[in-house]
Amino acid sequence: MLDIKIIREHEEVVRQGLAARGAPTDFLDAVVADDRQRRALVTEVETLKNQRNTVSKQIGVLKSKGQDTTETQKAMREVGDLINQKDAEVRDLEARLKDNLLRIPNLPHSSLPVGLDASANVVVRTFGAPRTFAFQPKGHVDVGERLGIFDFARAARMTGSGFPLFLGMGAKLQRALIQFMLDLHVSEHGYTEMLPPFVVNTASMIGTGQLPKMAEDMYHATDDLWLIPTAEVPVTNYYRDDIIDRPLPVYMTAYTPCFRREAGSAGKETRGIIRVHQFDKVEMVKFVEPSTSYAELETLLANAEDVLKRLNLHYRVLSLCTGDISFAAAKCYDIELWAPGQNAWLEVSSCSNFESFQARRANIRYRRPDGKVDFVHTLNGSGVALARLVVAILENGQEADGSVTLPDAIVPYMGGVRRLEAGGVIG
RNA sequence: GGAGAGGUGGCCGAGUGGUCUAAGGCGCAGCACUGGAAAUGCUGUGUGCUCCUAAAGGGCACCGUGGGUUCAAAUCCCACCCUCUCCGCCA
Repeated sequence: MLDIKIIREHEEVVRQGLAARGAPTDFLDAVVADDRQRRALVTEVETLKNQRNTVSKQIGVLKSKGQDTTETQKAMREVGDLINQKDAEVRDLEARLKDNLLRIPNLPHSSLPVGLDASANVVVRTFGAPRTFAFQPKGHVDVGERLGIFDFARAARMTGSGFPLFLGMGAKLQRALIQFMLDLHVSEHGYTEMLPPFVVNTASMIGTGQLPKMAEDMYHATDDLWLIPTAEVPVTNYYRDDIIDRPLPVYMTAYTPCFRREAGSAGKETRGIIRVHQFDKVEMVKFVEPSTSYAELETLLANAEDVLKRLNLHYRVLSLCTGDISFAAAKCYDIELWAPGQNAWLEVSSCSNFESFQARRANIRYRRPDGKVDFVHTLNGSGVALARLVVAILENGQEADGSVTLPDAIVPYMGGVRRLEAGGVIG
């Protein structure tokens, strides 16, 4: 959520930011008009309340002296009716104002490449090189099916398409990767591990920016609970409506499954586990002092990259352009893994600085050295998303005989297993 | 799921319709005292909105949340949420 004061005082800057994103300005137009009207109305109703408060006190004093106050009370009843009427108007206006404000995206940071779609994204750096194959590399579905580590058909029967099921060494690989990533972030990158609820309430979904705009992409359960699309939601909302009682920065990491309806992307990448309704992810979240958030974004990105470096996977880092960053982000880097079987780059991490956008929505504050409270800056990054990481491991590690050689870093977490083979393993 | 108790400022805690402008304590900050400290004393100490060119200063709202009654609500009424205790069910 943008600061209404910024909108009021620097409307042109806000308009330029939205234009750079290619975002519509109708919500902004409505907010500007409603804000002006609201302030006029508030002034009016507060004058009336002041009058009522003053006179009510006088009535109390007069009554204690035994005087009759019938006439005054009658007059105040009329003032009260007027107040109720105007208060209702203010409430309606504020509800509409808030709803529109919640639909305005964050403003892009000045360092972003300018452009309206992914073609304007800039490659910041590349790690490693694509492996050369002496044979035609297969896609992860073929590799995995031969190894017997997936069973998508039965998963579709029990649930529906897009819900992956891992079996045997496939399940173990998922578990090993989760453990490997959590250990790395906790032991070497200074994060505190959290295991949060996997469903959250509506207020939390508004806090991180999924609602109200992206309701269609979310799974909505009974009791008005939502399945989380990312651990970002519960972890960031850990401090919703709080003044953080620990010294900043605060680093948190969490493994959770993630649930996404992927509404509107039917037909895209339906085969395998590249685009699914449920996947596992280790997420990193930071709560930081505003002046440090861009430096913190760089280290957050480095923490995510470290996962891939240790797995010795070929990847590249993109700085997303003004038109391609997500709703709540001011700046965002994507990390993409090379998948030879797809002959394509796969996004496995998105590292974003939200500045005070989420903190303002979720009311997350800290105490400054001067004693004043202020909104923190929040950041998060995938560290990293699992289904696609598995795709890259399978496709990059595949051998001509159909077996898959695992990255060295994961071997201890696999109980010493170095290679996945159909019908067995080689230690 | 059932019964009961409770939710008040950074924290503890008083307050059952009218100077509540929320007592008192703790904590915190400043000052005084001191060679320095402790102890003690004094003073101050919330958030949001709004008016004002700004500052200074006014005003409004906030006692779990949302409604209602009343000239007037922390206080009365209704609904909901959460916490605790006991019972039931349960991995």
